[in-house]
Amino acid sequence: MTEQQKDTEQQILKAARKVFIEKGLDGARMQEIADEAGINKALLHYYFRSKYKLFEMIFQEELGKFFPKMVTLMSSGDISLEDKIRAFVSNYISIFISNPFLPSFIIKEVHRDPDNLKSFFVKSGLDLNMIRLVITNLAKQLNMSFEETRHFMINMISLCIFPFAGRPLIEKILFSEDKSEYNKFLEERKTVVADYIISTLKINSK
Amino acid sequence: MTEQQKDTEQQILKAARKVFIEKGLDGARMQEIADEAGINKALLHYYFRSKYKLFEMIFQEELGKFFPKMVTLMSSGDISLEDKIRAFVSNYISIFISNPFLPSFIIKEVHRDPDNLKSFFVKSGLDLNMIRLVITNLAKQLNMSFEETRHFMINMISLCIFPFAGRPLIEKILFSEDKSEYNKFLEERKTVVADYIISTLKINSK
DNA sequence: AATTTATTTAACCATTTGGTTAAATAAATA
DNA sequence: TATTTATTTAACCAAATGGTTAAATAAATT
Repeated sequence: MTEQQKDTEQQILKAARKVFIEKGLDGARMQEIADEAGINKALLHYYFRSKYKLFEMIFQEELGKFFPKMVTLMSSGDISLEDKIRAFVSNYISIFISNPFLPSFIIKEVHRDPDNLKSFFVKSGLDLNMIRLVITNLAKQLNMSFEETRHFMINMISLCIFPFAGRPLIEKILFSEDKSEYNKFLEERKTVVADYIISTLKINSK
Repeated sequence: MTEQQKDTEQQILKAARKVFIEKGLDGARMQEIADEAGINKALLHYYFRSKYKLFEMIFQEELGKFFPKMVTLMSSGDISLEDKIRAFVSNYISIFISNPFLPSFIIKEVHRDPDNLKSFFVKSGLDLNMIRLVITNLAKQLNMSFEETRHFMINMISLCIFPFAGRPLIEKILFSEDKSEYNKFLEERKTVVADYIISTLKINSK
């Protein structure tokens, strides 16, 4: 594969990423992807045989971003639990600040075809056993049951993700459509959410 | 309008609700709505002129469910703050247990066309000034700034909604696709989330 | 029974869309 | 320079889709 080809391929993937993430599989148009990539439809199909093939690549890629090294983070042993939580929340929110439409995209597509989901897990580097192990270990540290720890993890993730998934609504209702204020708000949440989570732990440990 | 007509109209709306909520505007097919309603496409268009007109009615209706009497609840003065929170969380989660795809539907459509959102607010019974007033009052009770209270409200809402929006993912990863266990989990959250929220308040008030 | 109204049938239309093809052209490589 | 490769052009195709129409039929109303 020549440099040129690599370049074009990357340009197509970049364009596809943008269009798919914004509009989803159903809403995306191959013509729009071609336009965005600065090429024509014929060449687009010359590189990627079908819309769905192209979509699969993007979805897999983005699913990988959605589940970052959180496993690594939450399981590494040499920092305090409090610092782990702060690092996790801050990194996770940072990912979404860089990829603001990632949450709504994943939610959309995961609901569109829930049955086909599992096949994407392995390919996007998701290890189910590892995740369960992390939760089990966390449960020990927190002196909680597995079930309680699961609530805990989902609480943490909810607090990180939802402000991105519901942004258009929240921004209009509670921020008077002020985008820069909303960005500030999202930035604040790196510490607000972490503080919040940690404060509940201190109560429980008493 | 005869009873017959009312009946058919309701049947169409019911079918449209189901299909639109599951597949969104882009993914829904008029033929599928007709089939679901047990009628044909001609009659469907005889009752509702276009796909978008029909969609608008459904979206507006569902947006109304998405913002329930939470304003009423959080502002009524004769119960303690703790009880208000418990009632709000429990009622809010109940709504989503009855309408499991409501969150993903709203998230999907709100991202598809954010600009057109505002025009739906009034029609679906949403009073922006009222909401801001509720937050201001809440802020006084919590002895917090408006900004902190906004975080607080969004935390509460995030914890209620996200487990529905992300269900296909969470269920597969953390619940081994066990639907009934997930339903139990959602039911549990009525108290888990409320406890969680209230526990953070107790710390803050010290 | 006559008439109006609701519903079906089924053909049809225009547009959009994913995808293909073959020839022309530009760019890189041997 | 000759040849291979990447890209464009533009016409084309088949299927899907939203929407229409007109006539037939069934059901309710007068």
